[in-house]
Amino acid sequence: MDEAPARLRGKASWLINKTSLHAHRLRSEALAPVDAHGYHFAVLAALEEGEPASQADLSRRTGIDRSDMVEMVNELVDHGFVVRMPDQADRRRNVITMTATGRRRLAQLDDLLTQAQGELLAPLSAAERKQLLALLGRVLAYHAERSG
Amino acid sequence: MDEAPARLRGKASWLINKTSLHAHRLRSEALAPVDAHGYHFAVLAALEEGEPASQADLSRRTGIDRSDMVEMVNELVDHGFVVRMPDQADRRRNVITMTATGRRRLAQLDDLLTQAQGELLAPLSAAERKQLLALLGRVLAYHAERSG
DNA sequence: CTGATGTCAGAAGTACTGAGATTG
DNA sequence: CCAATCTCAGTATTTCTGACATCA
Repeated sequence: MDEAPARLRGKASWLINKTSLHAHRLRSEALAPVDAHGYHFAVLAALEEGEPASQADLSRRTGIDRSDMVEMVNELVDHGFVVRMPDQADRRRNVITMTATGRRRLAQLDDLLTQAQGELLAPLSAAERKQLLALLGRVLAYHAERSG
Repeated sequence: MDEAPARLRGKASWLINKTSLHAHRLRSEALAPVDAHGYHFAVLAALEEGEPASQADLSRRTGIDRSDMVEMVNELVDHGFVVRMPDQADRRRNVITMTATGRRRLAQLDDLLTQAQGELLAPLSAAERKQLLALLGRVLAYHAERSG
């Protein structure tokens, strides 16, 4: 790509979108060798912090739509990373629990994603990386409060 | 959305993706009332910095695929913002030129996007916004060099 | 011959919408 | 009756791939 126009380079919306595309490409390349997807990591990470969880719980924590969560849990079940069982106390719900294999998978994916992150943020110093993550985190927290 | 898991909150890939979604939503809402799209702004901004341009030129400057550029130029032509003419010197190319209406449109979209950016980065101070844009710009410039 | 360009058709991944059935 | 959950089907959007004809 040639040098982008100045007007574009000053627009957060454009910068973030393009960066997101690079991040997505690096993430996909990092996870493809182990046949994983980014949302697998998201769901496993959410499970790690609160188990057991219903699919709706996982949706709220990850920001992934409820209707998409069905298939993601299907995939994780197929790979043996989680177990899906009906909730006896509230029979609308499924209880999702991580397996030992799932915990190892989470650690593996975390390693791979950390490595991909290193490539994405390669031009930044350690302090700058922290800064970037903190700024994005604050933007995200702000908007999470006022929308769901 | 509930509080996201710590593992996710520390992953640049996830932070950037989520932020990109918020940015996309705000951008769409800002541009919908005037029946515009983000890529309209990108193409007009690229034209502003180097006119006349071929469609392939615009693709390289904006990072938009040249197969998608066809329809975007169609839309801009339909609205009277640009003119498409065959290049007499190199008859493979189209020469794309902005109209006076197109220049006004560019200014209008810039205003709307600047406003949307204000909402997106609302929780950040002016200095922090600058910092964020600068960091993203550096990441982007780094990866632009090594891929196209 | 090669390489660039414009165009089109279609795939792939992601996010969303709307509905229905079940249960609280 | 109302609300939450799980599920499915289908839509919308964006990005990318592959192909083809044209021309330098």
